[in-house]
Amino acid sequence: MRQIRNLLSVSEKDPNSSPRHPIGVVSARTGLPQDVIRIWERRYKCVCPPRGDTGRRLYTDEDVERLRLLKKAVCGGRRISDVAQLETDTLQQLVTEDQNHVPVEVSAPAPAATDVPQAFLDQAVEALENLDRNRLHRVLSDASVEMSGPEFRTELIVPLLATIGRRWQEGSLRIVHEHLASTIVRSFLAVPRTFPQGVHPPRIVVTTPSGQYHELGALMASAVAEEAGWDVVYLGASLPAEEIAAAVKQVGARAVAMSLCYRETDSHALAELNRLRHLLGDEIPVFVGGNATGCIRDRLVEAGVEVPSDLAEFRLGLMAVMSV
Amino acid sequence: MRQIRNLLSVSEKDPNSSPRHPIGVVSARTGLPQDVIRIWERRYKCVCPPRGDTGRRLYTDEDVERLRLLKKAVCGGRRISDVAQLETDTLQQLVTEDQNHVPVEVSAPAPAATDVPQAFLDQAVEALENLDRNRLHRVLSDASVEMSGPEFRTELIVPLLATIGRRWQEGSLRIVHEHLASTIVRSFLAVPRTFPQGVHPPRIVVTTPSGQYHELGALMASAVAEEAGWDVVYLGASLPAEEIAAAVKQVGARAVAMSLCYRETDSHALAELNRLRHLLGDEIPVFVGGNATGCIRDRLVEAGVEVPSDLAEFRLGLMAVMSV
DNA sequence: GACTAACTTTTGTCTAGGACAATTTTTGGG
DNA sequence: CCCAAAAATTGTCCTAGACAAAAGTTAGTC
Repeated sequence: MRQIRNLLSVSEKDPNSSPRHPIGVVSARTGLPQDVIRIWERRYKCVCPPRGDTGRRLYTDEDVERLRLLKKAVCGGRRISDVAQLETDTLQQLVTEDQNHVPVEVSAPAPAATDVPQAFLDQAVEALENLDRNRLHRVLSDASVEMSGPEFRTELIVPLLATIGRRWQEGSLRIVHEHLASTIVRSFLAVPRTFPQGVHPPRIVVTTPSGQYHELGALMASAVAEEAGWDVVYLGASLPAEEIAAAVKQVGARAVAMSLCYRETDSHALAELNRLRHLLGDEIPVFVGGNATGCIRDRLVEAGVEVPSDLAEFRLGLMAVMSV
Repeated sequence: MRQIRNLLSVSEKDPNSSPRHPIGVVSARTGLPQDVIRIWERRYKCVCPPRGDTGRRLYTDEDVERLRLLKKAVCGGRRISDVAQLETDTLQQLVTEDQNHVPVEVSAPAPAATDVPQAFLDQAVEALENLDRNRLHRVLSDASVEMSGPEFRTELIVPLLATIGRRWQEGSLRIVHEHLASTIVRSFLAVPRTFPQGVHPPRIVVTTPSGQYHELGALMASAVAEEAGWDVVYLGASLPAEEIAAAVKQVGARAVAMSLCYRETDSHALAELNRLRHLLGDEIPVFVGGNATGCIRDRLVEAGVEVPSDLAEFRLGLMAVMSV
């Protein structure tokens, strides 16, 4: 109760001054460890929040925003010492620019292709922008009827997810959009396909490592794997290595696919992948894709996982495994 | 690269001794802040890991497990000072016992009801235990045909989710099971229902607060809300207050439902709910349910959200809002 | 006896600055 | 030009103490 009163007090009592947050909240909101926030202040003076009565740092929303930008800049490959002192505006520009130069993973949608998928894509994006769940579902549903299965997956679902990912990074779509899209797209991929009697396609487990909460990449991998004729077991996001290994064993999967988003948790994700590699033995290939892989490609390869550079390569990798 | 070698070194070089982890890894695996791990050691000596050459703590897997148990005990309402010194075995017993005494939120499945739902339920649980995605999907699909809509949701989906939740807490189901079930159940709830022309049922946004990753409760809420005639916009887990508020505004929702699992992040979740309350204005009721609500009921109420004590009460609350 | 206010204990968060591990970049030699 | 050693950069971990927040207790009042 005291806590609540306290948390609200600033904005209630003094709506003019921006609310001030302790370092714990800032850490939670930015995803930066508290230590890092302090050391950045000590070394680079990138944000110097005023202190409360007892010497505690009190951050404004602007500080939080600035730290978010700094984090993005660092994730984008900049050095903290280079960007720490920049004006927030400059920083914003820099980050936006960096993100627009990230190579998009998807095989670029053929420029002058048939317009049918594009039309559905546009409609789907528009429905998503309006958070119109029913319309989005209807568009996808119509498309899945009108288009062939492979076309539906590679020409609509994959580009749709890629678009969402790009626009989310740009900031022109919010997290809700991503969540809603994940939910709906999931439901289209979750329907098990019926295989002709006697045919037992190889199974693949698709998920993301513990700590990685974004599903877009994993959903794309699912679509591609289905497309390549695999029986996909999609397990959602953020699973510890042990869980993945247990699932692989239990369902008799012949491969694993995972997606890494951002470099945020490089070392954690790497450690998880190493553990997974260890737990699985040498039989089961692990495919890793996503935004984050570029910068740590070498280390991933060294860890013994496959790192296809785009979805087409992923598809080839799958087919190679399948034919063994 | 050095990092990788280092991370693997122990288990590679010396497979006999259990691998030893730095405090960061332990924090990530247990979800306890580093500060808390250290202060528990300093004050209560609950785990006293040996130190490396440079004085750094190195934890074994057993230490991690013990800390997990301690955390569970504390979440269950025990005081750390009371349990810190217990033997690990005793601790395990205590935790299991505590969890079995948690009031199950669901209106207990009528003991001697018709056996049809029970049969489906058993089949579904069995399919889930085997991680047999296709069979689980088939069972639910069959059930949705054979049973009426309301029956399907309240007699099968809700008890199924409740069972999974209970067994997950007990430890007899793993996280993968929970993930797989969420994925599949989601796909059944995601299909938008068609309403008779001219009828515009009120919308409700269902999700969990940022930091709360378990979907089971939110899925149950979805089922109940659909059942009560609402148009459900399900947004998955872990959304910040701002996102939820934006979604509510954009889709014109008349209510919000969220689920809290565990007390892990009490204060964070509370703060989020307060922010949400603030952002939404006074028009939109917010329903909060789940395991975690018991202990902080008063503070939740004070924060201005509705806290139905079970799903039946939630249903009543929805109907009250609807008829306004 | 019930209710509230004030005090006490328990628990977790935050601070400081220094040590050092992990990673990247620079420098120098073959 | 390439490889290895050295240097710079960056993040993690350490101690110990102060104090904020929450839970529990006691005392005082109606």
